[in-house]
Amino acid sequence: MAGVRQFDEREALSRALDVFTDRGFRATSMLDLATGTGVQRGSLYNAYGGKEEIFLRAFGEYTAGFLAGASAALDRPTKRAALLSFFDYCVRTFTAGTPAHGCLSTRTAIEAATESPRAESAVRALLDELETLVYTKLSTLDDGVEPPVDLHAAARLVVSTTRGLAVMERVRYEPDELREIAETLVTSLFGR
Amino acid sequence: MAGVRQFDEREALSRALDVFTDRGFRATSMLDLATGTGVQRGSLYNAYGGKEEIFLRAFGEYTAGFLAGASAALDRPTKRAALLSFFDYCVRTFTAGTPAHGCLSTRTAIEAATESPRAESAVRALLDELETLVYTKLSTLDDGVEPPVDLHAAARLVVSTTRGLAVMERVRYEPDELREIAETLVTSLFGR
DNA sequence: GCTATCTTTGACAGCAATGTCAAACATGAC
DNA sequence: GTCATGTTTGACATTGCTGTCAAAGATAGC
Repeated sequence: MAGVRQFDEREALSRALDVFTDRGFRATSMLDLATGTGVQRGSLYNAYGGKEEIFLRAFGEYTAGFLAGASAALDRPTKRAALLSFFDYCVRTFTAGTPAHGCLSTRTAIEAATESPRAESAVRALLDELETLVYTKLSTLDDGVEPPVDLHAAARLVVSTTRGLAVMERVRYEPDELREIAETLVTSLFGR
Repeated sequence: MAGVRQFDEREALSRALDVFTDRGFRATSMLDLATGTGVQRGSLYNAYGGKEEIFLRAFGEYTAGFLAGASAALDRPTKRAALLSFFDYCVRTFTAGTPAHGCLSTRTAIEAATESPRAESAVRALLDELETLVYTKLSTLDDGVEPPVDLHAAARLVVSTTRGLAVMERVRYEPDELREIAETLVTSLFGR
């Protein structure tokens, strides 16, 4: 097999993810990706076809990392503690960077959904997996605290709330305010 | 005063709002606005300066309309009924159109926040007013049902949840699913 | 009617991005 | 070392949009 790729794909996709995280799907151009990865535009076209494909690959890594982090955060002895830790993880994730870069999946849901069905599906898949993850963790924790609603519904509401927080963050709600909103939800679901 | 504007400003801004609602802030070009309003690009530049200014004016009308609708929807005899009606109004609002156009303020928060501080402030102002509206209505309703959290916090969580629903809608959650998420929240806050 | 004033119109130059391609290049297989 | 194969590179044509402007047009006040 001669004629071999000259750049490190893992490295390049990781850098590409940084660019997308920073600028969002729509605002990043192939030139941005070329600059960010150190790979020429033509090479990127040759290797991946275009922006959407690069995004989907980079987003795959994002998904894996986010779910792993969320899972770790949920590892707490009570439902309340697990959810507070989970929300704290979310808030820290999307207020990282200066200026804060926001939540990539939420930005993608809004920006890319209409113009890229594949990106839409990728985000939807992430949310579905996240809901399953939250539900599984909650149903595992037997701390005697029962919510006033079905646990599946509670998990979905939790996921939905992460999206709400991501939007609020974009209009200058502070991290502490976001955590407070989350705590309000957790208290409503599982008490104090 | 000679040299007078040839087009109906109210009509034009209303049409412009339709365009923004349909395509979102970022994706609408001045040409889109010219086509949508029937006013030439040059005239729009002359009258308003550019896209941001047109958006802000159109968004003002959106804000007024949305708050009026929300207020009407909240006019129910119990907290639970008021909130369910409110969320139903939200869901109907942003699943309108074919294909559904989503929630303009949420799309703007994500799309425009970084590139237009004024748009960001406009969205933030809308959310603040909405929170006040919800809080006021809830605190007025004396149906004997008390939430397990502070009412101000509850109102903010409600507003945040509308944002969450708006994001979920973008990745193909159906109207009924969105209403179900909302109901889960309402039940958590005020019981069945 | 005339005029001053503002608006409308179509055209223009500029910019940023896209997607493609031929030529130059690197490398594994033999 | 040669070759076949896929990659890299810089250039190119194209597109869509922006912002501006001079000339033409409309209208209120006189």
